[in-house]
Amino acid sequence: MAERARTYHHGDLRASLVEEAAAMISEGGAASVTMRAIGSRLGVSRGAPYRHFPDKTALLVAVAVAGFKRLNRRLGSGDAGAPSSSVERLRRMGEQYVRFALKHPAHYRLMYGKEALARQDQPELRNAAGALLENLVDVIRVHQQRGEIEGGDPRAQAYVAWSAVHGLASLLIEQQIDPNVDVDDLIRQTTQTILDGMRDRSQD
Amino acid sequence: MAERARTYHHGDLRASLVEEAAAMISEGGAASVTMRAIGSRLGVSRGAPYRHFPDKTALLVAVAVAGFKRLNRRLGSGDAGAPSSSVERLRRMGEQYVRFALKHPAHYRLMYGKEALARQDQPELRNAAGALLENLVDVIRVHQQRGEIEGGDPRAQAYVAWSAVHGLASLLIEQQIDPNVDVDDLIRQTTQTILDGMRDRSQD
DNA sequence: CGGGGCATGTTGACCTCGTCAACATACAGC
DNA sequence: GCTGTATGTTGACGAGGTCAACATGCCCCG
Repeated sequence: MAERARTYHHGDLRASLVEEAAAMISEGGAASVTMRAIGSRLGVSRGAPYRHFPDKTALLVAVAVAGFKRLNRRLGSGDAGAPSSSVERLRRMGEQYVRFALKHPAHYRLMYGKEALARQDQPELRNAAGALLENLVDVIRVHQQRGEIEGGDPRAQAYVAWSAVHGLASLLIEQQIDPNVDVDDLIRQTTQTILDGMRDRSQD
Repeated sequence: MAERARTYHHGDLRASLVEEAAAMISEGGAASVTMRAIGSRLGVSRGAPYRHFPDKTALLVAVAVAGFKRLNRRLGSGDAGAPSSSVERLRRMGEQYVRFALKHPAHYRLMYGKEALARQDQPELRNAAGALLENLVDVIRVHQQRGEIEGGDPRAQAYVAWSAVHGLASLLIEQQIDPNVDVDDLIRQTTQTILDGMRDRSQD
């Protein structure tokens, strides 16, 4: 809605579609996202989106990719201003991760709901998620070198940490966790447990 | 397909529907499950299922519940024959959990895909998932009492452990993890990290 | 400066699907 | 055997994804 007159008729419909779809997902869940509805909200017909995306799946993939990029940015920004001393940085990343998921549950769900997205492999999506992992691996490597966490394959450790936060986010979003539990405490305890587990382990 | 002549025309259509739906999910993913298709495979019309379930969601909930029960049984059975000494039992539960998910990816996805299932709270589903948590809490409590893992709210620890295995299962299913990584190693490392983290922590 | 062509948008149509209502049927118990 | 209800069937409707034919506007080439 911000910029216009960039291209032909509508003015960057493609970007608007992604933006609007994301908004609709947040407002009414993935089920509310309809080619017809999204077109209508943007003042175009139901067929217009097909000039920019081959099908609905492609649009949703773009939305998911945007979500990953946003999440990545969030995790990166937590970096600045934070005391990168000790493993505090890692803990902070974990917290930001879960908080992002809680703030945009439907969007987060879409990002990881491969079923809804693609039968075939979507390289763009893979890359966006991959970037997330790379960042995590980098941070872990740094802390390994400082001796703050145990050595070993940083990628494997990244997977373990990612599993923990993603699992927690997922369970929270799907309301599998007793609402009486203090979410902040749970997030803290999860990240703490993982960090402790990574700190003093020796490979079997 | 096994038993018949239990009730009226078809002979326990309800159970057959759940069974067949589960089979279809495994074969062709959730998208392939159609009221028409499932009826057709069972030799009944598209309307027949509506005599047993108010809508498609209800059917899927039943399938998900069956999945939770199956998973629960699997986790429990790992108990028998296992050296319940030390935390080996917990580690084994974690492994079994992830293995179940990998064996029935689409079914597992459905179990946790609340969006696809219900707008309103489904008590049956909640209970089935809750039973899983209860079991985990019980086991953790036992090991706490033996001093094998740290004290503290066993429920919170259960959530942490559940998050880790669910997250790992989820990432594996959605193919977010490099296929070159040894899955068995990753499972082991994940459970091990969690257990280590739970062993020697003290509340902040 | 004018026209052609492509990028973009629109509309009509078709198919699949979930679901409801009206109708049909079979089994249970009297 | 008969009636009522549980069960199954069929026709219809509306929503939604998608394609093809058609319309439109913008850019660039001459």
